[in-house]
Amino acid sequence: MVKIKDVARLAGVSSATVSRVLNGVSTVDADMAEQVRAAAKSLDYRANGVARSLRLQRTDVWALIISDIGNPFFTAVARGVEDVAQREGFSVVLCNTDENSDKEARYIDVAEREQVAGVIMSPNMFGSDISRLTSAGIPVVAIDRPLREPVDSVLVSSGDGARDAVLHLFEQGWTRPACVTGPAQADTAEQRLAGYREAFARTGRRPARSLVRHGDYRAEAAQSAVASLLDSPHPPDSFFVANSSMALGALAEFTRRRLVPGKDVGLVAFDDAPWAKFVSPPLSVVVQPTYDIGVRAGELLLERVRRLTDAKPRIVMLSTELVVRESSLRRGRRRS
Amino acid sequence: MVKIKDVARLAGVSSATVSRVLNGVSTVDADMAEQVRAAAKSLDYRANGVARSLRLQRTDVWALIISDIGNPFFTAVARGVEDVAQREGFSVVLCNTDENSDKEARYIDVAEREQVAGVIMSPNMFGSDISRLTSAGIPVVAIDRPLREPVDSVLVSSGDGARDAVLHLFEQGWTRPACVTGPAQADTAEQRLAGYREAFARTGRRPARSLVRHGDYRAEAAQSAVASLLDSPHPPDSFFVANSSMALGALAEFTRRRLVPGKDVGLVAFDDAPWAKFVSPPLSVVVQPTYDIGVRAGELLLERVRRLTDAKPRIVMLSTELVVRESSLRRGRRRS
DNA sequence: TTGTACGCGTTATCAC
DNA sequence: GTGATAACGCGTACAA
Repeated sequence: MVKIKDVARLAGVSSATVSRVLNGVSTVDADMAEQVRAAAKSLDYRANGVARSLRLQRTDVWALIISDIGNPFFTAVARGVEDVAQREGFSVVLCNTDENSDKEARYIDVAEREQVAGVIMSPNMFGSDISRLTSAGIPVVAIDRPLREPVDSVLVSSGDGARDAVLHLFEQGWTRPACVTGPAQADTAEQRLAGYREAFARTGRRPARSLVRHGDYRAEAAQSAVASLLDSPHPPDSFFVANSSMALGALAEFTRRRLVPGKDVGLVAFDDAPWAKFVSPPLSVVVQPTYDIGVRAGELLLERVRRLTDAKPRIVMLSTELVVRESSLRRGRRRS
Repeated sequence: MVKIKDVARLAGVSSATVSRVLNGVSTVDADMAEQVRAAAKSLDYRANGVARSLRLQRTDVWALIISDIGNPFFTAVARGVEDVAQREGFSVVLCNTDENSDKEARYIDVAEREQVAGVIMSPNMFGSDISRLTSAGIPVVAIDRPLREPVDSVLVSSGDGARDAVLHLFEQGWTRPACVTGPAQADTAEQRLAGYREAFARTGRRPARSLVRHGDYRAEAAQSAVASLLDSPHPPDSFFVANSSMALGALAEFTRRRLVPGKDVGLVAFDDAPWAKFVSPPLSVVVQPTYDIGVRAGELLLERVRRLTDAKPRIVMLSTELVVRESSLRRGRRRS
């Protein structure tokens, strides 16, 4: 490893001068500066980030702790975060907790020990403990779900999105939409359920409790929920499912029963997915502004990291958009 | 921030003793050790990782640099890597390059500056420059694609997988399978194409050049490739596509033309995906041992990080498995 | 067994 | 404008 002293020796100056030149602080004699740059280049010198962090008591890296790396939602968010971080000279490292509190705790630990400049995280279902971070003075921004402690957050009004989706189902002429949502512990799942109920209220209907199912946000759970709903005495004629994985489960069950979405049954899902517009029929979805969530979270974090503000925790609330494709439509039987 | 000295003062010992107790080295008086642990706990002390790294000249973190975080293949690999890392006391941070050489270079830079213990990476299409890492003595393991420089690698015999998939198409009675593969620069794309050709050779056929298309591994490219193939004078009757995103494009085009996979047209895709078994009909795929790739890569890296071996670069070659679902079958027209 | 003191590589302060 | 030097927090060789 080549150190700053090596560069200094080669350039015939002190290490202090090398540091000044390379960091562009203070004024340095132009010729000398050139010498230093040449020496650094020829030795292929790179400052040791660890030593630098120790001295500066800070880092240029952000940690992005997310609860499910396989979820397209988070990968899109990650791109947004990365773009603002990079633009501002920070690097972001991803940490995947798989919705597991232990893993999450470990990563929070790492973030603290490694003195990251800031953390953006999607809390896990059971409520995350970020006290280590806050007491270490590391700014935190929450996304997707709120944190118990008040911190900057970027949230989505998913209740409204769910409501609009179900209203759309009603407008299409479906009369008994069911709701297949996530675990009762998950804040997002409850919000989407609330939106579903609000659609009933708005249209003067009484939501039947028997039309609601909770699952674990995965395809298999949704499939059996849909099956049980369909087998019930008074089955639904359409479905609102709370995320895209669950939509897959619903689709599978429809296929098994030879039910054609957009004709025999209605379907709207929360969350878009790369495959959603390619399946047959294309899936109607409530899309979240994923990339933008990442950007906004990055911007909030940036202000804290730079100590540009000490305002009390801010909440950015973003809206969803209903994208009607075909699965939610209600058409006469197609001729085959 | 509470430092080791604070703990020492509270416990009434020197900081050296605190360090010894907390790291479990040397022998320390039992009572004293207990004092120290109590003090550390009451102060909620955590060693400063940056200072520790500087002193030790090493870190406990691995960098996993992947070329596309949205690709389920990599997320599964990541889980494998994480599991062995965690078991061995390392943390892994993910870095997403989006197949972009600049981003990749930046992350390699970060990995070097932050002195990560080791790096596992999927090289980008154009050949990655890891010289910074190797010259800094940081072990590197390549996955998915080989690196120019000889390093430990975990690869998949995707040529064989492709060959078997196309042979399966022949066995089903399809006679003119087309190949929609990735960019010519991508090693994996070329291998899969070679496997496709080998299937023709094995069965004594002559592969028609006109049945091959290159794309960028994304759905849209595949869709137009499939369209142009279908519109050609002597169209194919089935398709082998080189990854799961491309399968989506193919599926979309089939739907547009009211072609039913598994009946009117055959389809096999390289790579599994969460949605593959839920679409209609379920997609036949060549699955890669994704999780295992991660585990093996982790194990190779571990040996280097621990300096357990200085053997010359090793290559682990893993096999694919053909999972026949329905899209590749050739059945008589179903009655509707 | 325990404490003192040094060094890891860098940047900032203070003289010059 | 430039150089010597202290300090960041930790682990360990060495002395006691």
